[in-house]
Amino acid sequence: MSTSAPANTVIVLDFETTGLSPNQGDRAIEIGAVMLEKGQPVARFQELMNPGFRISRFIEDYTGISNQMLKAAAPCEEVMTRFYDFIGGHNLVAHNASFDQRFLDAEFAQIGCRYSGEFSCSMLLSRRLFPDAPNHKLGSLVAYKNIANDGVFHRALADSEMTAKLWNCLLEELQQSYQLHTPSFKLMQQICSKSKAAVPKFLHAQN
DNA sequence: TGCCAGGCCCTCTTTAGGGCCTT
Repeated sequence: MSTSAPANTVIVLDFETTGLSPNQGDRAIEIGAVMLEKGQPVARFQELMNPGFRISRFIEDYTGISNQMLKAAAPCEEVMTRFYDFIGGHNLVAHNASFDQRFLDAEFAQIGCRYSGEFSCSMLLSRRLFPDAPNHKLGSLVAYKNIANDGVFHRALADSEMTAKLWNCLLEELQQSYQLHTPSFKLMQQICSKSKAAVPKFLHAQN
């Protein structure tokens, strides 16, 4: 973990994008994020961004974000500059974080920015801490844990809000099942680095 | 012409293959 990242504060983020791979020319079209301080949302960020080309019909249908909406949006570089200021040096959380990290890295590379926080992944943690869930898609986990939601999916702020609530469920699971009352971000990262079978023994050893 | 991501994780594995998850 970055030594400059304040404890107990994380940025839970989610990108909507033109596709799956920035290496194939895909760009971000929306970023949403919730700043959690000791589990409580204290700030939010949501902006559409214009990637400079038309998005596919599939992405329009999948996200509900239209080419018309993006035509009126600020360019990616402008939005990502504001987002860089928003995240500061905080650590970061996303569902299937490797996906969002790739786009964050690619978009920040476009504007010459480098962030100092580290990532943790709510999907990898859920696989280890909620092994009985039917699957580990964000929407399925929201239903499995009875997480309150407004029925909006595949929009950046809505998904980051649900991921933030899932993150709190994961912390609660560590508190209730393993009596770990103040799980650190570092511990969350360590859980991800363990195999599913090794996690219970590892967590019991933390006490 | 046909294909086109990448990392994690499980297993009928490790000299591999395929499903999951994100848009």
